[in-house]
Amino acid sequence: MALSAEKLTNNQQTVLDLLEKSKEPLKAYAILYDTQKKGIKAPLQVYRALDKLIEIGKVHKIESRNSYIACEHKNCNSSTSTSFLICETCDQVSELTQKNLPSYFAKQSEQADFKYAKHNLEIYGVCKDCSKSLVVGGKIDH
Amino acid sequence: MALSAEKLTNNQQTVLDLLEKSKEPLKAYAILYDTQKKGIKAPLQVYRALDKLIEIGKVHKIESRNSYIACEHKNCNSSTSTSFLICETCDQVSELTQKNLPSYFAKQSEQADFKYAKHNLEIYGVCKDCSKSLVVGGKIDH
DNA sequence: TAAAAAATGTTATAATATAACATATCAAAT
DNA sequence: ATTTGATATGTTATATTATAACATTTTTTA
Repeated sequence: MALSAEKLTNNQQTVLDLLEKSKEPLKAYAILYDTQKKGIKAPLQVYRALDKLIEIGKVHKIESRNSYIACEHKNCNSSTSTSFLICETCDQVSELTQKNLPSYFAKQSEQADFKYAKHNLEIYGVCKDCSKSLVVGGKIDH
Repeated sequence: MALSAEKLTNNQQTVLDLLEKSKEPLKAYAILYDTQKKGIKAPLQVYRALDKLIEIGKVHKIESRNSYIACEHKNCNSSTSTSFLICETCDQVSELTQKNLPSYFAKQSEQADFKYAKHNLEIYGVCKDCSKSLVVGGKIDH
């Protein structure tokens, strides 16, 4: 069965729904807390759902933040490489959808005699919205 | 005082020495264990030394592995951006020294109206040595 | 040498993640 | 429809990674 056609179980759907509604990445224990009413009671239930969702590409982990985000792409089945833009001001995260990154990295790796398989890229900076309010307001509002 | 001229304290030097001798990235509690004989007794002593070493660019954290590696570059004072090649076969890690990565990422980010500040890149694949032994031996020796 | 800044030592605890195992559910192929 | 094998669940316990809080000491700077 193709990954993209895979039917989710209750726990998996519960976790995915929450992540898709969220504006920001969520941490595992935040997910646990927010899904108690849906019957998820233990960390393992969250981690197992996350593992599966990551495997089928519906969710990505942001390693440097220990947090999880729903994939923005329809029918994404790339569980492998990820590229994020992380705003240091508001903590919002978006995916960098650059199709040529893998081949670029493959080329860079090759120069070090390294065979590229996949990557995780986390770019930190200031997002559009925060950049705007910074100019308008004159200072960052934390 | 310039960061590169900074003199290290005992704990900091102990942790750095260990990391520089190591062929692979080390985890914090592995560092703790290996430095007991040098007088480091508690996790906080390790984490505090690591924090400082990271701040002055002598050590980098590999986020997806929760492990730490000494910087390969002489007089590195870049505590900001990091780029690693991580071998999935032998777990060895080397730094990708590509001076134009930041400007490349800045350009990519700009297309998403995102102001690049720094990045963390973790490329997974197979290193030169493992690639070789794979061909010669016919299979991976774990 | 006094004041300020940074580092230390120590105990406790927070935050993140997995082990182990018994049970249940689902999908495919008889 | 029923066995079978794979996958998911529920649960308790525990491992792993990291920080809080606070008293003390050392180092740096003025």
